[in-house]
Amino acid sequence: MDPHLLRTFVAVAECGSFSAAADRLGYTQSAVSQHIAALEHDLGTTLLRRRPVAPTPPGERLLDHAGAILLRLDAARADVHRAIGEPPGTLTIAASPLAAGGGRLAEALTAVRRNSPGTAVSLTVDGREAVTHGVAAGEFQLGLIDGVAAPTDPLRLSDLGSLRTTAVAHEDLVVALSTNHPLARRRRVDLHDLVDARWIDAPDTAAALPDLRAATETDGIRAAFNYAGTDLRALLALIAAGHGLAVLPASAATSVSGIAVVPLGAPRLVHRTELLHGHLDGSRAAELVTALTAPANRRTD
Amino acid sequence: MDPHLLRTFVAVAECGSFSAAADRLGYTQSAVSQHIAALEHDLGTTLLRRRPVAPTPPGERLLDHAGAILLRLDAARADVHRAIGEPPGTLTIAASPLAAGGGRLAEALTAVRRNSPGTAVSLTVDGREAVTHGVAAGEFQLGLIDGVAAPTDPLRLSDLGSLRTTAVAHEDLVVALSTNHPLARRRRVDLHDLVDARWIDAPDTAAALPDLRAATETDGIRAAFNYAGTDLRALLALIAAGHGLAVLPASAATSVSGIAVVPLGAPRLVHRTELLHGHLDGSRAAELVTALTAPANRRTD
DNA sequence: CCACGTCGATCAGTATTGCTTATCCGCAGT
DNA sequence: ACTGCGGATAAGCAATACTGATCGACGTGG
Repeated sequence: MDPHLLRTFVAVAECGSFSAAADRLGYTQSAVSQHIAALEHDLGTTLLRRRPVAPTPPGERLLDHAGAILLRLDAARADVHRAIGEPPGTLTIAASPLAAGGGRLAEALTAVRRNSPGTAVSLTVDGREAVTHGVAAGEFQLGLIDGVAAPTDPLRLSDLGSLRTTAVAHEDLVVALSTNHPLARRRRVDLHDLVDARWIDAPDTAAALPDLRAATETDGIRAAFNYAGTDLRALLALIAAGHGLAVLPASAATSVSGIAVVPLGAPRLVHRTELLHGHLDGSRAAELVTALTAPANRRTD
Repeated sequence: MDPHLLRTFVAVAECGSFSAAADRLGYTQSAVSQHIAALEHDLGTTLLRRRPVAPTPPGERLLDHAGAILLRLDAARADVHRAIGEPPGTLTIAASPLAAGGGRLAEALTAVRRNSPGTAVSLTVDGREAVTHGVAAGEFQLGLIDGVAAPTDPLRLSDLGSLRTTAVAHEDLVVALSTNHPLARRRRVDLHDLVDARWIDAPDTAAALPDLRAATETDGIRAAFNYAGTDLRALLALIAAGHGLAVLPASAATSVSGIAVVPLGAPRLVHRTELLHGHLDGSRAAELVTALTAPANRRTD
């Protein structure tokens, strides 16, 4: 089970075609065919049904593992390189918009720079998926991701290979809607009041709809409008213009003109931001972790 | 980063010698030397200091990942084989002694066999480390492990590669000691009363001492007697004979002659047993999971 | 202080592997 | 039936991955 073989296997499964995978990987179609044949011979099963190309049940099993293995391989390489290449005074962070924008990260970074003046910081803001993937692959030392969940549950995170998570902050949720929306003057709104409402699906800048669905066990939460960016102001503009509503952490939507904010009642959910990291002993990242998780300034509303 | 190279790398790191690793792996010393050279060239660093052989800092980083990657590779292979080889009516379970002995597992298994009469069951009882490793490597479909932790914390588990955990039961803890121990007539005992007591370190059949240390943040919990088996009765005999004391879940030690049982006071800890599994959709293992986690008969004392 | 033994590095030689190009074969659409 | 598409197969060649032999450095005992 050479990683190269696994790599072409997932490529083929994703492309749904041997030749397309060959193109993507810079091989010839013949090589790809031989790779798959080798894998199937090694494991003693057929992994892909041909024409059309689709994984067999054992192939599905392998796919589950293959991605994680390749990711971890990348993480290992990145970790080793970091152990030598980088001077220890470097800090590479990725964060989802709602995790980065709260101000806590900025404060914690000033704490770090005060303690360790020479620190070089690189901050990337991107979608939740990209952040976890980047941290898992070792591209970033630290990740900050946000999401909604029941108060006792942790975030539902995909493929954290070797990663650890620690809670950083949690906050109440509100429904953000246009000021002339019928619900705008309510004291509170329950989530099932919003089934069949006009949702904006903004997976990176608001509560992700699948999380809300999971919490309510309804699948009536559907969106006709999709916002794919990572800029919160653009989403707020859409909401103010009446294109739909979204669920946000309270601090993200208050006192924005044209936006009304209504606390979310049942079910009880919180906006939670968690820290994602691999190994970080001795690095400057450890300082940031303590600054972020220091209970003194943890927000507990 | 060929897995073969990683494999010999961890072998060399464990053996502390190129030639010994070569013996273990069935290679020549020359081959091992070339493997390490190839890895070091690929990663651009020296990974091992020679004479004596010890990992450099980047080597340590790599070691952290290498074991997990190889484990996961095994798990992938085992998973694929299970998807074809085994008839779906097979169930292979591993459990730590205190997780298997409680009777809940036996009850759940009768439920499964009643629902699905033809099920073939294989149960292995072994230490916690062996159980998690075996499940991670795909050797078992399901693992049941126990441990102690604060009521809100999950168990501190090592290297779960792709594994998911679900809580199965929790139970109060007691101190088990000989009936003529000075503390035997106490109504309750706090853990710091037991610092510098005569502990029996029985990592697989009682609360593991590192867990207790972690909970109390004292390191005064030291044992002069080590019991390495997985048979609870042998440990109880040692305790009854006055060789020392141990912390056990309440049900494991009550009404055993020669043993006094005193509830554990502060800090508040529970004995928790958790289920460990990889992918199990459609398999007979899924039935057992629901039988074990059915809230109807969950023990909540 | 020197000789020797141990252990890793290196070299040369060889069998195997892993690509490529070229060709073949089964299936779908017309 | 023809043809185009997509995967399988064959042959050849370059790079790889071992083995066995040798070298060189270090540590040890006389």
